[in-house]
Amino acid sequence: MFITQKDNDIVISDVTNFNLYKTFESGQCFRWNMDAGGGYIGVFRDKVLKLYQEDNNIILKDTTEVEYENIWKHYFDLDRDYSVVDNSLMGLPFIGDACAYSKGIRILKQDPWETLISFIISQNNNIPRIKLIIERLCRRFGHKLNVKDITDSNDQDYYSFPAVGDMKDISIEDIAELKCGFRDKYIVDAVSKVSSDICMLDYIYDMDLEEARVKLMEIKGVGRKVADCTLLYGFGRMECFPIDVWIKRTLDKYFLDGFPNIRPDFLGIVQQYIFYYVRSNPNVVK
DNA sequence: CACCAGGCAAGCC
DNA sequence: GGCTTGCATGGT
Repeated sequence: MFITQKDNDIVISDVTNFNLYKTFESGQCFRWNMDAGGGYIGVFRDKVLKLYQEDNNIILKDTTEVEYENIWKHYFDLDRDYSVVDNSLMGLPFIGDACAYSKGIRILKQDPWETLISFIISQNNNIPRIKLIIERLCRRFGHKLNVKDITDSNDQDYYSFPAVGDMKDISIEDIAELKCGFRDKYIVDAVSKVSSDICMLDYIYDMDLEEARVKLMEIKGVGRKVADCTLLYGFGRMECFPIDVWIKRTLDKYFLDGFPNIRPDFLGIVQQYIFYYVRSNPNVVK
């Protein structure tokens, strides 16, 4: 893998284990959308990025090498060698199949606050509506972002995910406008708890896993599953293995005699491989 | 084909 | 058991 600047773009060449489609459609993120050309446009912090893939090359439009080094390399987890993970999984019953199918997914290093709110919204919900609610949240409470010359999206506005401070004065009525249903009070509680202790999320980095879970689960609407998703996708805690209905069906059908011993820091990736595999092939767990 | 009705969805309280 | 909303499904 090597990086070059070509005109205004950054090209990641000969990258292995990186499939844009699988990464963005594996259910870990909600703010990346495919454009007409098969590329993706999305927002991370205050950056709007358009990128696309040609075989083993990923092209990041209108990006500098400094931005790549400071932001995107980390966001796409490009310092990790996923082939080491894959090699350790191939040959395992079921997990090997999931790995072969899902190979190319990378765990995104997302913003902790955005991840927390997003997965509160995700509970008992479906992906198109989750994305809709988050988009409304960003348009209502985020701020409009500068977009430099993103082709065929000139009439489209992009908004940041609102920071805690952007939401600190919201009422339940404000959130109800997002039409997120019974989850409105959960969002209000998350804003209340995090804004009253603005370092709350920072402390979590230094906690052991169970302590971090308990801390997040103090927030209404955050149970074990939402906490684990927040820790995995938002805090990079790769040892988390969120168990949703799909993973549970898999465990109940294929792992009644127990789950194999897997390196703890590979568990988050294994979960993502299995999730994408069974969501894409529901018959496997029926 | 529309269109409609009722089921159901990345959990949690 | 109940919860908001709207997608996806299957029936007409």
